Amino acid sequence: MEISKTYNPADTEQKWYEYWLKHKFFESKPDHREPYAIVIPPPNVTGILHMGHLLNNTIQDVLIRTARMKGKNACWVPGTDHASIATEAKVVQMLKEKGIEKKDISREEFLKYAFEWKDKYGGIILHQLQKLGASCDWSRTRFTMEDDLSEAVTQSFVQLYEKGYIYRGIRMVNWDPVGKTALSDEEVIFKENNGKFYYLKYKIVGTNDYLTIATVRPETIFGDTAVCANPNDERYQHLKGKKVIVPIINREVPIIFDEYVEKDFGTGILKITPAHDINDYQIGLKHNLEVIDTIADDGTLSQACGVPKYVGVERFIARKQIVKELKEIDLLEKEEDYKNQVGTSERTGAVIEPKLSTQWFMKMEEIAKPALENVMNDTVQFHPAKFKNMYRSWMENLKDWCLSRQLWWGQRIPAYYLPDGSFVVAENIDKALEKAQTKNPSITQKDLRQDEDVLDTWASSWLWPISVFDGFKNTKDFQYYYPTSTLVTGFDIIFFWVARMVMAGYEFTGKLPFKDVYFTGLIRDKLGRKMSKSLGNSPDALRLIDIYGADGVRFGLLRSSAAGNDLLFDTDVPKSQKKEDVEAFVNDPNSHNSKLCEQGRNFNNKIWNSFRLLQGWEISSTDAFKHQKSVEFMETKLNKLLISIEENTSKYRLSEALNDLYNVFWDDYCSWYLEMIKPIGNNIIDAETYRKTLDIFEKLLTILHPFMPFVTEELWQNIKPRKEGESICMAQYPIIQEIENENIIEEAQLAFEVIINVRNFRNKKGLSPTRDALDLQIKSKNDNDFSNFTQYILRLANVSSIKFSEEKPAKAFSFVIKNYEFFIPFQENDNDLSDSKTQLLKDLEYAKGFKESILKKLQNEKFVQNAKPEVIEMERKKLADAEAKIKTLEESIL
RNA sequence: GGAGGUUUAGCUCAGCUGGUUCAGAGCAUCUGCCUUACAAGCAGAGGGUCGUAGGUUCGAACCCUACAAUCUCCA
Repeated sequence: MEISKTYNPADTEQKWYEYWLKHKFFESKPDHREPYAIVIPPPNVTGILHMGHLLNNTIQDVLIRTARMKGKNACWVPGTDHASIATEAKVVQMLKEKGIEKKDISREEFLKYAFEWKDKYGGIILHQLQKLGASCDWSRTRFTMEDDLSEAVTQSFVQLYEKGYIYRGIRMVNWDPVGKTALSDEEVIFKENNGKFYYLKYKIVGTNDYLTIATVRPETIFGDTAVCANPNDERYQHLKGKKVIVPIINREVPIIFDEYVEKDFGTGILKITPAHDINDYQIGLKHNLEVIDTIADDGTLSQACGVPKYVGVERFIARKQIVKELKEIDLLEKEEDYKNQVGTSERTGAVIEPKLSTQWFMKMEEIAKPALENVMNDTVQFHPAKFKNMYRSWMENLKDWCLSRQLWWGQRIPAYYLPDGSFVVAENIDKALEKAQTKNPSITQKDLRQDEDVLDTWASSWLWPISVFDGFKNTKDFQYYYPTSTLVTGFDIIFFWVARMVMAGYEFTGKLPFKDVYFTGLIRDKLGRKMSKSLGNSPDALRLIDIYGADGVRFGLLRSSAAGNDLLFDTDVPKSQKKEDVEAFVNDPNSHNSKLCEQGRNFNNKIWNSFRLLQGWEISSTDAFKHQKSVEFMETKLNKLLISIEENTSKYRLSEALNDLYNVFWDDYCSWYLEMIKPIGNNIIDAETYRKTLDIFEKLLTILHPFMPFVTEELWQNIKPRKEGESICMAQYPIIQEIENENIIEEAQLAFEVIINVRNFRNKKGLSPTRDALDLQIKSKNDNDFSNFTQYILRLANVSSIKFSEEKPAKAFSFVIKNYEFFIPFQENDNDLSDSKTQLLKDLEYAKGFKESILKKLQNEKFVQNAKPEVIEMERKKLADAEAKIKTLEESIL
């Protein structure tokens, strides 16, 4: 095979992905093997691949590929989430561009458009995952809105309703006036806002005095039904039983007293608007106040506000107008700048309007119990465990979950209303009719009207680990794959999703949904900011793959991301958020330079070239096995690598595992091992060394494969003839062998240190590494300690001879390793001599200090009494080594 | 206001059960090399009072307390 000097990912990635698909390597069916299942965190159908997906799915791919190669029945289920509000917004927008208004079409027509939209765009992100090399079982791709999954949602709703966990009620909810729907608490993002405190004057009835009340929301005054002071506030005692007049509408409202009001906050008097503030609502309930809802669904002031000129005016515009009017009629005392937290919709960004409305809720208390318990006792294990704290604090303070959304894109709530206004909850209209007829036998299907609202998207994704296997029908798949093995997700959706899946798991199956949860951190830009659309600071994931190859990007992300820790990605960022800067950034060819990914690409190239080296060799039919010791060294290293990878991956320390792999491959295998066995002068190598080297290389490729699937497949296919249908994907993962001779590593290490010292000397003296061969003398009684590696010292240090002698040459550079003294005879001048001596003296000083510290320990009775025997033994050995080294150093300096 | 995380080399971060596998890696920097796989490379080097102050311990980057800086979540 003719191969290029550099590895070109574009040539291989497409080819092998198609090959993998063609041979259905990623498809899984239940069988006798142990299952290993992962369900993908379903990306939104509206989404495109971003950096977070890249990291998250790379990790899943590493886990699933490793499991597959270890002989488990690996099943990675992909799919997408219908993202109710985000998708509905997109579809509404699309219709608008076509000149269609949502309100002009029926629900059925709208859904038809929505499904069309989903079919067209919803698969993009999954396709992009293929570019990354994701080994999902694509034949199992699911979608939260497809029939089976929707049935599961309906069924779970009915079940929980019958259990008394779901109820319908009037509550203060987070209203999104742009999406025109209620949101759950988790969908509200609080943002700091530079607002104003307005001091309004309310006239006290029957006097000419005014009460000054501070508010940030003067547009809600029309909904005021009381003003309130703290009962202990002396300033306002005289107002008990009095009333005040709400400005503009001149409504009389009572002055009430409640502990809730903080005396020191504002003027100590609060206006109470039960319809538009959650706390006011609570006070309203307590004091039996009237509720006047003055803001309409779209965020404009409603008829109920009672002032015709403001009806239909958007709330923030109304605020300005009202302030202006209050100024004119002299009821505005002053304004102050004020910073407060304002809730905004996660999906539309609109400022949330607390609004009283009838919604469906889920009681969380009972359902949360096993979910909390089983995470705290590690039945479901979090990695890293620090997220257990966060999880607990949330689970112990749960509020009821607002389930209903005033949208069309989603599972419609399976509640059916009878003409008398009562309702029944059932899986479908037929069952609903049966239930309705028990209430009133004369009811027909036509009399039933289904609830207009749909369910929160999370009410379908919380079933995901169950529903992708059609668990509600208790299928074979479900019995086999469930509970799944590992969930990999960002910690930012620990409440939205992870917690709820655990609840659903215990509620509907009595079992945990997954055994391990691996939380990834967030990917931030180099300035530490979250990557976001609005900042334009996220690199284009596909462009990164184009530049560095999927393997390179995978490496770059994985190498630097310990579980749960944020990752500062190193690509450039736009100068500002201004449109022109973002555009300039996108068009800059250097905007996607990443040292992280570059390292990955370089590693690919290193692997590639190490193969080119092997490939250029010719096998000798006559030569004996020349490099037994090098091979033994490398095989032992490889074995130790397997042990450390096993240890690290079992604890989900993937970046550590990859780091070890990188070091062993690059340093031990390429820099030492291959250099040792590399033929000189010709390209001829003995058959046994070659065979063993190929074997080592193949094992290294196999271990690397889960991390970097493409380059490893390409090379694996080329190191030996392979049959059609064979693949490294299905290769057996190397098994840990018993280590026979651990000493070989120490022996090699000693030789390497000698080589490094000689090279260092040469470097200092400005001698050529290739031309100026040196002599080396080792002060030692025998050459046993070096015999296995002398040939390599000669080669790699470019030494022409090694002499063992008790003698010490007259003029020589010397260095000490352990208790061996080494000399490089050399015509030194005084400077060189003192350099060499200075170093030795430094070493001596260090060794003496080291010895002292050990002596101190060993002379300390408490240490000898308390420390573990093996620790003491180790200290004794260290002492002996140090003493030997000191002796050698002293002799050397003399 | 409540909870939690983080602080180790110029930068980004590892450091797991307290002990020499303990002060590490990569990047960046410096020196020397176009050496027959690789300049996307090779051979070397320098660089840290482990945020501060106490404490526990025979022994602390690691455990405890306080403080500082910083980030996140919740209200």
